[in-house]
Amino acid sequence: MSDLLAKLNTEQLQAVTLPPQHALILAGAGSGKTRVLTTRIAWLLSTGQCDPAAILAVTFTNKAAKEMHARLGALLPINTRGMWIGTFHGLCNRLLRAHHRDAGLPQLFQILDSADQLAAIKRLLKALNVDDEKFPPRELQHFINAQKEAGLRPAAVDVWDDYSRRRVELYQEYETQCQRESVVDFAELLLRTFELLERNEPVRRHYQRRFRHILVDEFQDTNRLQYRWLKLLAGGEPPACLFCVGDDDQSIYRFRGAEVGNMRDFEREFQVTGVIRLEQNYRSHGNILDAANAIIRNNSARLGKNLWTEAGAGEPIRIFEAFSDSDEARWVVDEIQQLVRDGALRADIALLYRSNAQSRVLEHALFSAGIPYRVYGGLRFFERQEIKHALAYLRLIANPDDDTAFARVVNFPTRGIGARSIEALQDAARTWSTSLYATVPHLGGKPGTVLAQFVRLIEELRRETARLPLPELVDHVLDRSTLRDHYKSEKEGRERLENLDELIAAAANFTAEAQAGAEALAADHALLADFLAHASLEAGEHQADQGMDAVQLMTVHAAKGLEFDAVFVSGLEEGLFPHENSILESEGLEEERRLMYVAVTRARQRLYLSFAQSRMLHGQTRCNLRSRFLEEIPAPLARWLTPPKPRGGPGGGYYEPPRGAFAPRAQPAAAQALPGGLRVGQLVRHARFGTGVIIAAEGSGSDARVQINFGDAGIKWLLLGVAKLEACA
DNA sequence: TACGGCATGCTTTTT
DNA sequence: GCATGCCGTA
Repeated sequence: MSDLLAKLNTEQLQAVTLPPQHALILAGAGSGKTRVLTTRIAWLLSTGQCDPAAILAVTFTNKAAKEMHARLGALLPINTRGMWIGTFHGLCNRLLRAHHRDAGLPQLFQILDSADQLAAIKRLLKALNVDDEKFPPRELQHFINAQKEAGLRPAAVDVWDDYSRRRVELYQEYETQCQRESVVDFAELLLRTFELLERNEPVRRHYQRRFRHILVDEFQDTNRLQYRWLKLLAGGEPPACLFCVGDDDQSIYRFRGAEVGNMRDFEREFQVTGVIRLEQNYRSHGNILDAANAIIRNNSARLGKNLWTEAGAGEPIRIFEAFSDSDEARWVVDEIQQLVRDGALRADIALLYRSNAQSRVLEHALFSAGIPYRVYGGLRFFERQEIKHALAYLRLIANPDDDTAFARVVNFPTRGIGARSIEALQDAARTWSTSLYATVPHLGGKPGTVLAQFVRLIEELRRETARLPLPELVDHVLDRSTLRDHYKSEKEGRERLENLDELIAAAANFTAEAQAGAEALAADHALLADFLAHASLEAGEHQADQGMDAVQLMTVHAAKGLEFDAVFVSGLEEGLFPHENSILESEGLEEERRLMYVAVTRARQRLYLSFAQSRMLHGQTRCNLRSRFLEEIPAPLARWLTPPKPRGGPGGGYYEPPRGAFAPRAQPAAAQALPGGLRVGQLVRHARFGTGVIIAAEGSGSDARVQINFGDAGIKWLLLGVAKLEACA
């Protein structure tokens, strides 16, 4: 035990050994947050203050949950069974399965991931003949999820006009559809569990009594409902101790409903007195931390924190100005080659960007130079088309009322069931109020129809697989559904076939782990239902060749929680980073700044920041001002690899490229001065549209046009000869 | 029913 | 620039 505590600094020690009380730990980037959480649990257990079963640890990602498990396993000799460690959604799933009756759900309910949910909404709109121009499915999805996160069922949502009334009706219809199909979306997992705990006193009491210590990771990312969920669970008599760890400066998921305000509310509502700040950073050199501190200081409404390190100042931050996005990419490649020549591991180098679209140019340059790289993000295993199709068959076996799954594979591989027949089926299903699957027998009653054959196929599958072990079950379904044959005959099907085999392997893996957990298999296909839940809740690792020494490419969001020896942050331009959609409101801008803070604090030793004068974006060349975040870095911390010029100065002229390699092929159009003394990046006023920023220019003479972002009034192309533009200071 | 051609429209995305 | 989505034709 004393070894355990010996490695901690004063604040960490203080946090780990806090007496049973509510606690808020402000854990800066690289300050040993995970260590504090796991050591806290280990300390509680090894000092006999509580039993493993009294511990509930909540994380946001499966990865974090797994890591916590692994670290605890290493820390503690005793087994950690009985402890509940998982994601909010995973824990809710567990609770709802255990109390499905009380929650009003069948035991084998299915979980919809975001894509499934969207598909279900589209299907609903079609069935109800709703104009999807008026109610775009994505917006409706967002609306529904926002209501659920606010804890509001349709009856509780305010309406004020026809539109809002109709929207709530659709929310209600969606709910009805989900209930009929026995499916539950991500937000529903949380809300349903919340309501279960709130309304069912015995169940609530049981868990309130059981969980004495609730520990929350990444608390700044909790949404409103998750906060209330925690509050409810911890609110027993006597209350449980809530130990929340987070960093308000790293809250970058506001757009998804995360509420940094939860930290303040927690402090107030739970009367947390001694907030503990972990400010000593074990990751980065001083210059990097000083830059991060300087940047984040520009945000208001912070809980306040300043990172420091015992490591030296280290190297200056390197800043590079490129002519274009491709020049920037070539420079990055050049620097990477230099780093590798100097002995760096490619896997310790990260290339970060604000949005995924930026990866293409970088990938191209890396590929041309023959540098191995790995892109994070994109499709994950369980999100692949072929896997989704296979899962849909499996879902129909477990739950024939799952209309999303039905619609997905009823004609895949094609068996001559067209849109017509599906529409007729959907209409019939509506009148009968039954699932698509259950409607088929009602339809005309001809057993020979292709639809009836499809239903028979599923039924046979269910019978044939009832006693099969999960991997064989999957294998069998792949054959009988002819999915495998389909991809065998497809030109590009090789990889898909491999993925289908991988699905069998995943099933085998899952079975092995479930058996190790010795979970009783009550019903036929119970393990299948668990496997399907697992597939929805954990989309699988991002595609990546493990173990290869490759440069890591990812968005800044994806980089949160990771660290690298050398980090490149590219595209530091106004409109890109900070993103133009966030620039106009201060809340948005502050989130962008936190994103920048996250990006900077990923670096251990070396940080490169770059921007380009011109960049291809949305199919057109744009010229952006360099990011304001660069200006927020104190000059002594940085070394410009290109001569710094006044920001947004009048072109400034070109300088000689340092190594001759980056000579611009063509002058970026908008670097030239425009008629009337205007330039790209300049703030202008227009009589009708108000104030805007010039973001691009093209043409000359009487054809000269400029593109202006007027914020609320949108982005417009205006002819300089026609539009009256007034330059603002 | 299936595929090809054109128009459209774009952040970030733990679950 | 690219991917998605809708519509028209074989």
